[in-house]
Amino acid sequence: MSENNINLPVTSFQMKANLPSKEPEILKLWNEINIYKEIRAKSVSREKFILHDGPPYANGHIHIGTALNKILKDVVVRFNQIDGKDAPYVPGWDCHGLPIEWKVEEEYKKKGKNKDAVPINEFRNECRKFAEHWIKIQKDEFYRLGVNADWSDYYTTMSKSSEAQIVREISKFILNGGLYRAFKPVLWSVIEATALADAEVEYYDHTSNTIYACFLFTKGPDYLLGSKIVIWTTTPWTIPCNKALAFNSKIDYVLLSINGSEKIVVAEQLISKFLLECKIQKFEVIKKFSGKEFQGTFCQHPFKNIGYNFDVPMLDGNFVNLEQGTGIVHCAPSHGPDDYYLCLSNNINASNTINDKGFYTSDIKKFEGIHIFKADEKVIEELEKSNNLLGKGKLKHSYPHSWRSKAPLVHRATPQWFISMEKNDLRKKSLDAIKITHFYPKSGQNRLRAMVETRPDWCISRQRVWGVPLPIFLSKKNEEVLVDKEVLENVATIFENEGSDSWFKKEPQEFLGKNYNSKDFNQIKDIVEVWFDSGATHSYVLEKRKDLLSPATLYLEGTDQHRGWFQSSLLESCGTRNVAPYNNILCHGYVVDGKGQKMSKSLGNVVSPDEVIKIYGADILRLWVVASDYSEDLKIDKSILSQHAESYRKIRNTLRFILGNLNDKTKNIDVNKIDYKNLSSLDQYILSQVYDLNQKFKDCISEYNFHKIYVELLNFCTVDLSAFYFDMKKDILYCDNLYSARRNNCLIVLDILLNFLLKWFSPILVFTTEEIYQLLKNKSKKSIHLEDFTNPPEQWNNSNVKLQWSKIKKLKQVVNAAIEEVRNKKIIGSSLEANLNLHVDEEYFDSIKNEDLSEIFICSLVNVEKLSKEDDLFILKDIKGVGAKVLNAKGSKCPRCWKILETNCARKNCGLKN
RNA sequence: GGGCCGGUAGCUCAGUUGGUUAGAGCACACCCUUGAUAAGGGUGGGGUCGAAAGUUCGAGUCUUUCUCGGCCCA
Repeated sequence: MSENNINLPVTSFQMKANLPSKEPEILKLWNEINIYKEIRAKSVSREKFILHDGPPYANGHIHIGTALNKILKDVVVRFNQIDGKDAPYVPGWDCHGLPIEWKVEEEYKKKGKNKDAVPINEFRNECRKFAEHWIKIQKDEFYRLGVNADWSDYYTTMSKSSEAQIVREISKFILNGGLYRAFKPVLWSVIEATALADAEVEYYDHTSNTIYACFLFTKGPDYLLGSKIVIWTTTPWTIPCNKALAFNSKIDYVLLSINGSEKIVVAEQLISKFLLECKIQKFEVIKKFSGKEFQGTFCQHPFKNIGYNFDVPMLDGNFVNLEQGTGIVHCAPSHGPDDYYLCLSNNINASNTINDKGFYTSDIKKFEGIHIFKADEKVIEELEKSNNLLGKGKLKHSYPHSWRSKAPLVHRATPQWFISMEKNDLRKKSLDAIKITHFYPKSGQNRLRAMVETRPDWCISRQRVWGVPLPIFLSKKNEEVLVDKEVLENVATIFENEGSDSWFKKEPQEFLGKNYNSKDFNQIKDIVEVWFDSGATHSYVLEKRKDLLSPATLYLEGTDQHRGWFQSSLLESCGTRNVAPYNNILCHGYVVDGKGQKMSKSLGNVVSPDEVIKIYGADILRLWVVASDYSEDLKIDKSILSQHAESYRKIRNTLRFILGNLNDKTKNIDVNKIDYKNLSSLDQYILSQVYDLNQKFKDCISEYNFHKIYVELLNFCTVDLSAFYFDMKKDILYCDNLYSARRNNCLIVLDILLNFLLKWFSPILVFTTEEIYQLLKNKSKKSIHLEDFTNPPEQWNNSNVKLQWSKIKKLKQVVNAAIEEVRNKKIIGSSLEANLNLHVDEEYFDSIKNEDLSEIFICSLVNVEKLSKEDDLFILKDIKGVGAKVLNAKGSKCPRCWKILETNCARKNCGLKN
């Protein structure tokens, strides 16, 4: 017998994947057949599954986190699509905002150009071009990941229709009274008279005046009355703007007697430093007490004698620490974010204390018209006069400066536009919406709720140029906002046709129409912050597109979006439509390095998607996504990737074995028409596993648990197929006559397995499954991704074979161990060199009485007896009722099936005649 | 500093309402095979479940504290 006569696997599916070079070819194919449109066309009447794509920011190459997000979205969409839904995927980009503005300005800077000298719409046009440039690049990068989306018809936040709708959404808040104006501190340069963003700040050393100032207790525990609390500050000029004092209830304070009669309060731990700096030698501790005692106390403003005739409350602020000062912080809500938020939550508002050049306004008595940079001395003088100055000095410290003028910055309260959380019950509506939203993982619900419960009103204005203008006109007469539906819609219509550049180009009268005179109004030039843009995508993407619906089935983003898009979308939608724009939220973790540390250039632990694709291919990156528990942070590094690449090879070889035996042909078997009863129990058992997996996967899909699907599939391939089913069936596949019934039955099972495996893997290994599908002869569709899941017949759910084969698996365990023992003594090598005597109890006997035992145990001869005594048998402690004895097979080796027999080989086509 | 989440074998992950000696797969070691062959099979080693204390007859699982890491906020 020559080898030519046995049926070895033949396939054109190569063992080595070569994904980096093969994947682009497959992308070309999908492009040629326009796979996205094909899928849409076949799904018209199906139930919709709407994943709404949160727009990434268009200002650079994608990183591993964006890749994770897009891959996961693609996997979700594909699983739902192949499971019978219509799952469109419309990608989008976030385009407005400071980071782009900043980069364009940096380019100007390099060329020695000044942004302020550039006409505003010219600058905005540069920003638009910048965003377009990166959208194009990111689109290609996402496409390379195998993400199947509507790449030819994506959305952007900067399109005319988006900008128009954003204006309409803001208009709704203007019309329902949800939008109001208030003061809030921002970083400000008084030299340039402009607000600055964090990114525009540079830190240099700066020498500040420092003072220790006193506030007299007016209300509180008896022992404090008459004494003074001491604060320390590096900005004496903010004292006239003082509205409160902050303490920390976790710090201990002391009441001191100094210079004989005076009584003051400072933090216990800071006594010595304070006394030293204020040059106080004589002191006595009268009382020590907890900061909690300050709850409800009030102090007199130190400038009472010059008209500041009011008390300021002491507030518990956890930002107060013992690093410097006295453990008490003076709060000017108009001049510091900490101060602002603490005061805000105690109903103390910021106000217009200084103008844009840095002069005190009329709100600040006795100081009006003085420049803040020259005010320290006057403040110190007044404190001395009122006997409220304990010490003064200088401090050289790191201080924010403007990146352009290099001038020191201050926090200045400026008019901003807010969406109220209370007006129209926005907070309550949002919390109610959170209650009925499903979160994966569940903890997201608590997190979002906690944030919405405590968040301040939403500040949506920015003093910037690259964004959608706030469509607001202020009456010159009374500073009232013009609330007129027609005007607002007119603005939106003009934006729809001409884009929002028109706000800066057209005469205000064109927006106001005939009913108002532009001379009576100031046109606001603020733009809306980008979170409003993206928070409103449901209104101009989900609601406007015919292929989508609102609310979406699912929003899927990283855990940082609880503060971001999950929340801005919720507020925008609840504020305008009373419901959330989503029914489900799936949230994934962050990508960290192999040790769980965040990625950073300085640590050198950054993994880029580009790099992974070049070395392994996108399918491996996709495998990494589903192999990780994405509800938590995902670890990635070289060794983790190479491990997943190993798993991929195992999967690839499992599929390759099937293809080889099928000779790359599928019969597109109708699972309801197979001759089930005539299959071997092993074949039936494998089909029962297919049935079980299919059941499990249905649940996994509805719970977005694709990780579990992957783990089950990998185990199925390695444990149940490669090491079990294939190993046992190789003899039949290779050595049986081509037309033997049992071989044909096995081929039917292999064909079915290929079919199910390709479909199950297709949302994950989008390229590899397509590679296989394309080389199949008799394939029924143009692409694997046009297929749908097959429902296995109920018949396959066969509990008898499951029970039977669970027992046989235990028998195999005993036999394998027994063979291994003999093998280690060098008595046999291959298991076919063994004859097996198996002694089993009734229970096990029933499971194998009708089976071909040499097939199951891959031995030459198997003899079964009922178990009587276990004396010289090999046994495993954990498996009772089974004993085995392995003997060296005697006789000659059949040249075809390699069994060693003393008789003729039972197979007709075998050559062995003893 | 605050809110939320997490730490189970070298790696990726399971671990039901607390209940026998904590499980898979990969990797590793050894052996077999050379008819899935830059493949395949078998066997095996490896874990104070981040640390400590507590509740309990019994804790990976519940409570507290600490520690490390992540996201957000300050």
